[in-house]
Amino acid sequence: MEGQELPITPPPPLLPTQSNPPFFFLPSIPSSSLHPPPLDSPQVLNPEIDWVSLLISSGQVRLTDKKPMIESANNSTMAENIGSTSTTVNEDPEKGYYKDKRKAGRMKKATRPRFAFQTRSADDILDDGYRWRKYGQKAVKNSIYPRSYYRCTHHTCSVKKQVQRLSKDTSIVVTTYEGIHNHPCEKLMETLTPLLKQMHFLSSF
DNA sequence: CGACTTTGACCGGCGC
DNA sequence: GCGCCGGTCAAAGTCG
Repeated sequence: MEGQELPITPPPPLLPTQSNPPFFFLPSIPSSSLHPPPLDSPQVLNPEIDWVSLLISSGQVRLTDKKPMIESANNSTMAENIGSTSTTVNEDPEKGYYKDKRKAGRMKKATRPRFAFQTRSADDILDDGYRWRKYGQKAVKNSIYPRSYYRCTHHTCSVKKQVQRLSKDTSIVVTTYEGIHNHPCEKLMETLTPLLKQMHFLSSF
């Protein structure tokens, strides 16, 4: 884990815009909660908002192999849990995966866009509109809850996410995304498709 | 029967 | 070099 800090690519905007397809649109998130709390008080969570803090975004908190910045922000449990996740990428330079799957994920580290956030929820899995397949679960040191590993089920997409509940505050789930979806959000498309068809139909007059 | 989850084994990186 | 730990694989099991 020693080494230079990984350059963290800032995550895309959470709300879809014309220039940014809705890959990262998180449904049911009030716009008032789209900004993470100040770094010096990450433990102060607005109880009225489910989706509370986008901590590791916009460079405020960086996911690195070193001690994460958030630890200095008086929230060591989350810092440990997030910071201990190493970025291992099983990418073939051309295809995105190593052919030897056995070695996948254990090869040279590479930089990928990663970001994490907390949700206050009874469910570990938040419905972000994408379909995920669980491929592993591990007990994590200093945490009574295991960490679950998910991969996007889209055949061309290699986005992963890790989900873990905080042991200090069991109502908080930390979700870490790694990579960028290269396809639209399925649920969003499901919702939008009939609308778009109707618009297309109406515009033909 | 396909999609998905569970779970033990395996492997690489890192600290000591 | 060794042991610990995190991340992934893949066979077996489960579900709809």
